Amino acid sequence: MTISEASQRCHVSPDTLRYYEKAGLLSDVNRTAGGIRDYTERDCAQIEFVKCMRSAGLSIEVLKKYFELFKRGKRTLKARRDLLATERQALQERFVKLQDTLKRLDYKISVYDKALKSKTKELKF
Amino acid sequence: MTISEASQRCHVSPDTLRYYEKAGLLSDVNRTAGGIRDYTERDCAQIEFVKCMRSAGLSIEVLKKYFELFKRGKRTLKARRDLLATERQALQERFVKLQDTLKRLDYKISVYDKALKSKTKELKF
DNA sequence: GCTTGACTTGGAGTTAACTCCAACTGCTAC
DNA sequence: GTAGCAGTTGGAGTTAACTCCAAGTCAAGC
Repeated sequence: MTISEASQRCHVSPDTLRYYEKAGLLSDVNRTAGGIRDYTERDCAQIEFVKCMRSAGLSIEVLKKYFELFKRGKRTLKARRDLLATERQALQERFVKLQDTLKRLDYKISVYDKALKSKTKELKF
Repeated sequence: MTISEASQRCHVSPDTLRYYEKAGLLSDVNRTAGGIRDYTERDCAQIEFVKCMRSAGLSIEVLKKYFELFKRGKRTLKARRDLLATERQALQERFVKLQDTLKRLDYKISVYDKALKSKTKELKF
């Protein structure tokens, strides 16, 4: 699979795929004889994983570290597990915070709806 | 309240407070005769609001727009409500996505825990 | 009246994560 | 064999959101 095919399939731009590879987030992408990248299904799965983690807020730096550990083989299983657990914890906190903010927004919107009905009040901000 | 007091109280750096003000996120902060900012309780509440929305991912741009509308008075109530509703919707989507990612991480960590117990397998990534 | 320390400003610098570009290479079709 | 297109590289440019800095001001204490 060429870079543009992988790009379309995973909804990640070719530039970003090359960027991720250089950053160490895509281990050892195959090349054709002519030097052109040839993505496998496994590469796509890894891209999906990276995309998912990135969208949740994990940094390039952390993912790079994860794949560095991965390359060092089975003896880094524990370290990788712990890295993921740490990130999971951080995510959990952001999740709870997001929930609070959603509630706050809901409340604020309800206040606006009341103000719009009564056509009288202005709010603090 | 001086800028450093407000800074400590709200856990936002003085530089960021000045930056927010310049960006239009803090409407009309009072000044002393000597030109020094004098924050009120209301300012602090607004800073808290901005902080909360920022941490949830609302952009400076969107908040700036919100406060611009606010300055234009009661006739923008509906527009402000709709702006908040739009942002709420986006947040909701990110929230659901985050939930999925958390589940995915939980699963991956459980796979690691199994691999660590059996001391045999390596994972795909 | 002078030092000190917190404040002011405009503007430059930083960081993360892309995104774009120019110059080059190498198949494929004609 | 050459036009055209998709791919390659290193490196420059962009964007958002701060963060830092230098040069200046002001009020308070000695």
